[in-house]
Amino acid sequence: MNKDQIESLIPLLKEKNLRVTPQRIQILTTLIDMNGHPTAEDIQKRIPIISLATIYNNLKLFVELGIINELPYGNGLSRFEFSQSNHYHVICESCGKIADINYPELTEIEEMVANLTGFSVNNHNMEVYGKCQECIEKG
Amino acid sequence: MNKDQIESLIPLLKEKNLRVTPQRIQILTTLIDMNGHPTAEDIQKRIPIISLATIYNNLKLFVELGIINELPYGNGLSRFEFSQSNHYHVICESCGKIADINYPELTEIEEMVANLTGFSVNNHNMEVYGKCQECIEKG
DNA sequence: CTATTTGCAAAGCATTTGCAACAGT
DNA sequence: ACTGTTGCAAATGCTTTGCAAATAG
Repeated sequence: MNKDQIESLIPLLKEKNLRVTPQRIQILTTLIDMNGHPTAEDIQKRIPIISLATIYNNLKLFVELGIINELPYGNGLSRFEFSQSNHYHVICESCGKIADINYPELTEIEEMVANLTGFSVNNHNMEVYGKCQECIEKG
Repeated sequence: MNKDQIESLIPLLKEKNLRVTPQRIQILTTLIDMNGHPTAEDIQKRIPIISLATIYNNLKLFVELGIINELPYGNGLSRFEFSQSNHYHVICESCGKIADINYPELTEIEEMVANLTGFSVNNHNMEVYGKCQECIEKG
């Protein structure tokens, strides 16, 4: 995801009678600039002009629109990333940082689970837990 | 995990100067009786004599002792289960219910991720998302 | 007898909401 | 103009904590 691609999201907003406000553009741009998995607070530190309520409300909106994903793992703070398929996450148990893993998707498990449990299956996630290099160095 | 096995946990408590109170026994027994993945509130509905604070405090304690696991997925409510390895979860996106999946553990991914990311890896989880039979029937 | 535990009420923290002022389109 | 959006302050909902009274060992 890069800055030009934000423009491709504008029609999506207009289609639903949602407005293209400077706050929305800044939140998406900041998400790109931080190119990781920031919390709502992380984003607000970068753009303190925008109220936390607006950041939360818009993150929630973007999740509903499918533009971004919410990652509720860890210590009660959600983290956000642009939607993309085919990747899993490693989570640092010390600092909560999340990194992407490129690993071939385990597609076969979904059908397996549907047969085994009677659930209708939509998707799946995997998270690997450990300690990031920074936290290892800090002890 | 069955009721007799609760007794095997008692020495673990005594070892750490923790007391075997009726509340602790009842919370563990209730977790067994519900044999699923209840929330703190679910447990309290079954044993309303015990205060929610005590339930939360003891669940937290049991997690620290490694007796149970906390499953923080979904909408801000944690669910709890007895510790056991080699299983993943299916989660109903409508009602939040969690069920176990028996699926061979994907051990190889942990080493892969350690090499790929520089994290020291401790463990991993997988959750499959969908709709449970009950919720499918309800529409 | 002594240190731990209970349970109430209050605090904490991330997130959401009500509402009046504001701003896209 | 019309309707969606912002942002403050207050509310919410889950979880934790302070502290006095109760209790396990």
